[in-house]
Amino acid sequence: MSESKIVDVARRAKVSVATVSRVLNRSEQVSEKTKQRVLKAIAEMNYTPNAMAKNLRSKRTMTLGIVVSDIEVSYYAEIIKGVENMANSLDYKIIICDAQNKQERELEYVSLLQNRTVDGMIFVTPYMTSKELIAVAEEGYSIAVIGRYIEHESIPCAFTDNVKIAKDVVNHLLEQGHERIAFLSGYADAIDSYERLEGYMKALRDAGLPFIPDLIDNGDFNESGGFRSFLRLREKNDAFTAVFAANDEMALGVYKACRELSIQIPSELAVVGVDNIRLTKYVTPKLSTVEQPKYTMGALLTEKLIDQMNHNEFSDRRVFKVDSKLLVRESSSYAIERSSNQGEANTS
Amino acid sequence: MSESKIVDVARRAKVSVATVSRVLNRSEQVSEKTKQRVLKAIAEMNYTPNAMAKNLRSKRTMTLGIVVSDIEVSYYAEIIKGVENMANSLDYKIIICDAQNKQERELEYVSLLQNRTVDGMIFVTPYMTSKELIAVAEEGYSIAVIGRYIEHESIPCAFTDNVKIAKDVVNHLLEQGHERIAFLSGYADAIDSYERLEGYMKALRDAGLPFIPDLIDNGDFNESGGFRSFLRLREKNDAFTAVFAANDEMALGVYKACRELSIQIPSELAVVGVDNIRLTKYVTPKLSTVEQPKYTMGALLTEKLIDQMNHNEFSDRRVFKVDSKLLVRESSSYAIERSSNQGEANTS
DNA sequence: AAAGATATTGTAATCGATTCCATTCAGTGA
DNA sequence: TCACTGAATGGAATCGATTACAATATCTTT
Repeated sequence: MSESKIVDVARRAKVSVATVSRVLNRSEQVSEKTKQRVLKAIAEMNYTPNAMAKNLRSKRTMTLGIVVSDIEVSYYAEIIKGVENMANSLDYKIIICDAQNKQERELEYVSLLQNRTVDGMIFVTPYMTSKELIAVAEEGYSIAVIGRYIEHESIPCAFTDNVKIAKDVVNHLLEQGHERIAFLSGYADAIDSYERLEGYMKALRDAGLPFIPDLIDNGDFNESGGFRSFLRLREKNDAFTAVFAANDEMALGVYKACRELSIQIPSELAVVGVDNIRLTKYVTPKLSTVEQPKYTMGALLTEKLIDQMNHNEFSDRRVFKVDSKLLVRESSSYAIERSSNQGEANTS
Repeated sequence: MSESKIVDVARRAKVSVATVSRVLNRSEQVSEKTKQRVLKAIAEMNYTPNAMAKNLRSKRTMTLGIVVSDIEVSYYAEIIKGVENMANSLDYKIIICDAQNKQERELEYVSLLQNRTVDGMIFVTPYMTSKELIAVAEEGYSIAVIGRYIEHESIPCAFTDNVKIAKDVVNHLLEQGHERIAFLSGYADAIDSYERLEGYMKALRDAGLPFIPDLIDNGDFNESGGFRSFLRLREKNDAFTAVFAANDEMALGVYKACRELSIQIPSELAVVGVDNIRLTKYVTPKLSTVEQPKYTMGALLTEKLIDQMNHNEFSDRRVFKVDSKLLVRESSSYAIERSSNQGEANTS
């Protein structure tokens, strides 16, 4: 047990506690020979400073919180990885807060900030409103947001352009000859859903195609929600030839439904998702999707947040609009599907 | 900003700090009317107790650490989820420690215990030796281990019987008519690898089959390692008709190699993995594997660890040997593969 | 109504570090 | 040798809570 405290070290090295503290923190202020003496005592006693006492005095915990709506979803897992690595390299630890898909739990974690358990917090949650997030920041807490733009000078944010994502997807499907494209949205009140719907509508309008409300349904960003949503969609209007799912998980739900209904992808139905989670490359046919630099957003924003916390002033650059990239794979391209299948079967 | 401290509340409610502290912690000891007065003051000032001060005084942080070798691997993600949920329900937070597949980083996290950043730690790491883990416990720190048996009264551990897992898999393959079964191990010095190899050898011996060293190779528990390992195996001895991979990730590496070499699974080669990660159900053909109750192990052990920390005595039950279950799917059963494929194509 | 028991409240020490301010020490120039 | 300067060191307050102990108020009981 690391029982020894700073006074024990001081006693052993025959110096005051102040001196021990100095060699630990600002060793340039102490003479070489006492410094060696103290270091020796520290080593002999196997002393490590008590982090709790340190925190109390310095008013910092060197810990960050990250709130995600479900750790198991690999979209979040990759962001966490980015956050964790950057945080560690800057000597911070991270506490993960899993809202477990329950909207109300997201805000609960703000208490970690209030009682000083963490120095700052990163929110990766589609449900909390901008207003709620801004309110937290205005109480004086350091927060950052991944996944959307926030109109507030003290909140760093990183996000991709959801409207562009949706337009890219829809344009791609139009190019493939699809004219009746269904949109499988996430929760209706999630910001991502809203913006992607907007892009979907814009792209249709630009192409001179009508907007048909029956071609839209709301899932819940999960596979099972996508499954149910797709079935509802078919009941309302089964004339569509392509589905744009607001994320990959829901697209997988569509896959499942198609398997049960014996609908061939992509020959009978094209499917495109968003996020480029790992699974997309393993399913058959491989799922077309949109890549977002998840790891990078996590790392970038963590660096920014820590920087801002430590300098206590808002940096010039706080808004990071990162690039997304459409990845056309087998699920939305009949040509690709056929040649690729052959390739996989015959290449040695 | 939650600037107010306990003295401010005391002043406002016209009581002493001790009284305020009492209504916060042991409210039965204070009269109803002063209690109400204090509560009112707390609410009016929006006071929250400073966790750092609390920690220092109580010598507890209500935080647990969990060390895994890679958060992105879904095997760990599910364990984390179990740990996190149980921890939260007992008012603990968890700090995740990602060793990022670097063996030397695992032990570094022990410093979190030494400096009292966490009250206890859960290790889910195949690389650290039992000796190292026991040494940590004997310094007086609370730890628990998932994934293997530890011979030490103060360390709760949960694990599946690796020997049994391997025997189940090999017996299953023998039943399918395979006689030359390759074993794709993980890191040679990981405990899991060692135990599974043992089970593999035992099952062969029991069946009266020879043990052929050329049918064994070491991967690294990752997909890419499985890929390379499989190619090496083929160079050494390509007469095998089945592969038992020490985990699913490596089995996926085998899939990849087979695709490149145009080897049909399962007709030309049967493949079985271990862990039942989510991906196994999405690949074609679906991967046979062994289910381990990951979430349950995480939750169970967390509960045990916290209980032990708080009662400061070792509980009667600290060793949890949980059941594993062989899941035969398409990759190791030609019959199942054919009917299942037909099923997927035709069922409505 | 007094004495003793019990319930309520307050004072002050404590947790283990950091750091301001004061003091001591060594070195320099006159 | 003395006064002065800057460097090195020490003493003690401080961070914000909890809690042992002491003091006071309230309630029983006779």
